Formats: sequence, C-alpha cells, structure tokens
Amino acid sequence: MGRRSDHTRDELREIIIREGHRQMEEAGFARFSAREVAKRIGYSIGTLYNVFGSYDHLILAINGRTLDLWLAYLERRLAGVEDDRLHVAVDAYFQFALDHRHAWTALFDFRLPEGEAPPEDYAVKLTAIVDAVEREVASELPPEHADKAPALTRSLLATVHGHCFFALNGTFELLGVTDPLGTALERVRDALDRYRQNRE
Amino acid sequence: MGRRSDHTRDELREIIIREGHRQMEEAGFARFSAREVAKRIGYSIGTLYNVFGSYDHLILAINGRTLDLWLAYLERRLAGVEDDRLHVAVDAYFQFALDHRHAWTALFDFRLPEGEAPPEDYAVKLTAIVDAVEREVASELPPEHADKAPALTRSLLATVHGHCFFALNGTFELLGVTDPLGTALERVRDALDRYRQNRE
DNA sequence: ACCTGAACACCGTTCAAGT
DNA sequence: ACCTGAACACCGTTCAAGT
Repeated sequence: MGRRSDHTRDELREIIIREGHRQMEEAGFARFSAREVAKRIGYSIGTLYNVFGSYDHLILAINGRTLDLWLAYLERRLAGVEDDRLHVAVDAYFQFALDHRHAWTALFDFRLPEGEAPPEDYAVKLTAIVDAVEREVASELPPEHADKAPALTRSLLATVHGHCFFALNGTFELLGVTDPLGTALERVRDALDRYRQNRE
Repeated sequence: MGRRSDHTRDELREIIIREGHRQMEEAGFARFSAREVAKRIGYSIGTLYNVFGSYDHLILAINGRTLDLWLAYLERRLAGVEDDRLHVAVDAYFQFALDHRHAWTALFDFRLPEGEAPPEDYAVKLTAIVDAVEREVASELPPEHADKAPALTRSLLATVHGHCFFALNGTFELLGVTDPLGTALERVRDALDRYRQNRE
C-alpha cells in the first residue's frame, strides 16, 4: 500500500486517542487492545506504532486524555461555588471516577517499566489537578498554616483516593461500608481540624 | 500422554500456587503468564486449567497466598508489642507492600468481571486482615466510642492504602512527597483525635 | 514520506486423544 | 482418571515492501 494522508499527523493522533479513550471506557484496561483501536478507525496496527512508538505511549496518551477530562470536570464543578469548595472537589473526585470507571481505573492499572518516569506533559496534567485541589485546601487553612497546603493536599488526595478506589473495586462493599464518600469527607475534615483553632 | 500422578491434586495445587506466587513477585501482574508457570513446574498448560478452571481463579489463588503472607507478617510484627500497636500495624502495611511490591500490587491490579463476587475463602482472608487491624483500632478508642471501630478501621485502611499506593506507583515521588508512611500516620492520628477527649 | 500487513513470539482457552 | 499438547483466536511488536 502506502501513503494515505487522509489526515495530518496531529489529526491522526487525535483520532487514535479519541477512539482509544472510547475503547478504554468500554472495555477497561485489562481488555484494551491497540489492534482493536486500529481496526475501528480503519488504519493498520503499524500506523499506531508510527504515531505513538509503543503500546505504553499510546496508553499514556489515553490516560492523559482522562486527566484532561478530570481537570475540566473539577473546574466545571467548582465554577461559581462559594461555600464548601473543598467538599465539592472531593465529591467531584468520586463522581468523575464513578462516571468513568474504566478510564479512571486505567490511570492506576497502568505503570511504566521500573523507574521509568512519565513524560513531561503527563506530569504537567497530573500536577494541574493537584494544584487545583491545593488552592481549595489552602483556602481552608488558617493563614498561619498556609505553608502546610502542598503536603496536606497530597495526603488528602491519597486519603480520598483510597476510599474511592475501595469503593470502585468492591473492597468496601465486601467489608460492609455503605458511604465511602461521606467517610472520605470525614477523614478530610479530621485532617483540617488539626490546623484549626477551635478543636472544641 | 496421560496420567502422571507424581502428585496428589492438593500437592499439585500447592506446587502451582507456590510457583505462581514466585512468578508474580518477579514479573508482576502485567507480565504474569500461566503458560510460564506451567513450563517452570514441568506440567502442561492444560493441567493448570484442570486444577483451577480459569486464569482468574489461578490469580485469585495466588492473591490469596499473598493475603495469607500479609496477615502472617502483620501478626509477627504485632507479637509481644505493648505500645503503639496501631502504629506498628500501619508500618507493617507499608513494609509488606514494599517487601512484596509486585504481589501486593497484584491484589489491586486484578479485578473479577463486573459484579462477580470473590470466592468465599478469599473474602475470609481479607476479612481476617481487617479484623486484626480492627482490634488495634478498638483498643485506641475510648470505651464510649467502641462502636465506631468497624467503620473507622475500614476508613483508616483506605487512608493508609491510598498513601501506600501513591508511594509505590510513583505518584508521591512525582509530587514531591518524601515521607508517605509518616504522612499516613498523621492522618490516622487525626482521625483518632476526633474520638478522643482532650483535643486541646 | 507515509502506511501497510505479513511474520514473529507470545498469550488464555478448549478439548480430542493418549496412557 | 489424569494429563497432554495441538488448535484456535487473539495479543504487542517489527520491518521489508509497497505507493
């Protein structure tokens, strides 16, 4: 065969990521197949390798798309909200995971080979989400503890993540936990209380 | 070919799980191969299916072994300890994960098909670990809040899990968190403070 | 320059055929 | 009764060969 050039390189990249993301949402990480993506967009498997270089980099691009969607959703949820913004952010963490179970889980199912660092742009997307949450954490802290925001934000994200992950993978169901979100919010409140004046 | 009967069914089961667990530790979930396990123990791939019925049930058996080891490690760490037993339990959570990165991660990489429940004996093993931690949580709570132990234990496990998971998958490294265990212990303390008298 | 698709080395799964 | 291994339908990956 040979050149088709129905699309520019960037268009092709976009087409593959779009269909790849759709596949990830439908099938989940365990059943995801690059060959299936190629088939559905009408390109050969070789073309995916021309564009992304490897299966891992295709997954990173798809997961990057998920991070984009996650940040956009978080910002949409926070837009115009005055009170309890951190509460809304935590709720958005859970809601996005529930609405995109497979794509969200794929963020954590996939891991690069031992010690290989994620590409710059992936790290940037992740940091953008963390920063958005950090702003809300900072605004909940009394001024004298403003310096605690970065570390506390990361810890609270881990806390919320653990609850959300156990909620989605069935662990909490097995253990009889009925309100994972409410429980996560309690832990967030407990942590913030540490830095608040009136701990009654 | 035909029957060999070098081993009883139970011996065979044990041989497969032992080698399977070894492979899981070495290769990790993504690279794990039932065919490779069969090759290494000198049985055909068909035999693994005779014994376990499916790939999923083989993985469950291997993950069950990991849970056994985890509980045994936890109990060993707690044996004879008088003070700060919950602290030791959390430390053991982290230490086991670090010492068995691949096997520990496989517990969460693997998920049964949509809505399928894990086998009874797997649930029992998991519950045994939770119960062991619950005893320590209960002993940290004032008597009037003893009823909070079950729910709080599950929440604290999720909290510690999130920190441990982010520590192992590189998220915390990327975000500049240097002491995941110490941070997790802070969150545990914060949660317990909620139920303690003197919140200063 | 771009894209293809056969070839390769693997998978999980099944099941007729051996002992 | 127990175990095998060929057969099947898939994978990710490479790369010579087409246009």
